[in-house]
Amino acid sequence: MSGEARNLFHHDLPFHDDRRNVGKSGFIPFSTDPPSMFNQSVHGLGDSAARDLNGFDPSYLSFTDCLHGALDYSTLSRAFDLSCSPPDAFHPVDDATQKTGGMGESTGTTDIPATPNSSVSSSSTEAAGEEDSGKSKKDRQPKGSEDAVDKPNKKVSKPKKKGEKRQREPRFAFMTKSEVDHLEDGYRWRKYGQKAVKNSPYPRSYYRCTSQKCSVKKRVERSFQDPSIVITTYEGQHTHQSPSTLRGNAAAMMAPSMLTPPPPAGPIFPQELLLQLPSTNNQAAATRSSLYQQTLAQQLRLPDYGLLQDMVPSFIHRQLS
DNA sequence: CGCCTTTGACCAGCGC
DNA sequence: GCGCTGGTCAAAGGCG
Repeated sequence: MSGEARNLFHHDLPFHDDRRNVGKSGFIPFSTDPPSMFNQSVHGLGDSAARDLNGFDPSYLSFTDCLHGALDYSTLSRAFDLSCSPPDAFHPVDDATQKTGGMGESTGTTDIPATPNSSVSSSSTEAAGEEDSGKSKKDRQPKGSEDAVDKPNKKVSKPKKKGEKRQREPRFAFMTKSEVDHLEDGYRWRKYGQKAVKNSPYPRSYYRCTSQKCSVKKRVERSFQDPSIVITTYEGQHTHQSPSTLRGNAAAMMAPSMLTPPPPAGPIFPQELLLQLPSTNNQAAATRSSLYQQTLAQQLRLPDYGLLQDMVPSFIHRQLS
């Protein structure tokens, strides 16, 4: 996979400039293969840039794909029907594209290409058909039961049917400027693994939502390009409410900013994550939120927040209620 | 005592 | 077919 040109939802790392304003947490949502609508308005991250993200697997869900996953297609389609038809905006990626492989190859480029690679990319959603590709792990079943039986060693080697790869949940990744690796997002996570990342001095941590029926996972790693940046990848959608969140509270925190649209429903959405960041005071949170949205709007070249708001309100409100 | 982190090992997919 | 790498498991230990 290395070579294919992939485009990340590149935002020119706005936090560099806004750092002092944003504080320690600036969110830079990105993902690969944004829908066509975004391809046209957002800087694409070149292949090398993609690799710069620690070889971060680019085959993630795009911003909108994420939404797609969390909400119903029709709603989103409508929401994004600004310049393209839904079908264009949301298309699954084929397996080949997904393979992420590029992970590791970091090549040398260390600078984020200033050249916006606007080449577009196909939208990728691992969810869709993918499967995993990259590595679809085996479909391990709940261990313990039968597995233990003949398993010499711990691992369960479950003969999984061939051809039947396990389906991967949609993934959504974004970068955060933070001093801490594991950002508080309102959900409880259990770390289940950590691996060294090739070509990066920083390890990647694997977390799983502690809620029983929730299979959401997330990977957290630090960019070796800029250690202050934490790359977080969410996989799947929470099937429950955030234990600590209270949308109401979150909304209240945003009060200071009239321009700020209400947070989307899941913590998967960076906007909400931002809202849920631990903060010393609500004002700060509100400020960061506002800044983030502003940045987002700018990145998307949206006319104004109003548009952004128009794009998300229907489902946001629905979830809030 | 329960939950979480750490960590070494295992497994599967992919490239060569 | 082999080796590499990402992802996951699960035992052991730590902490509140």
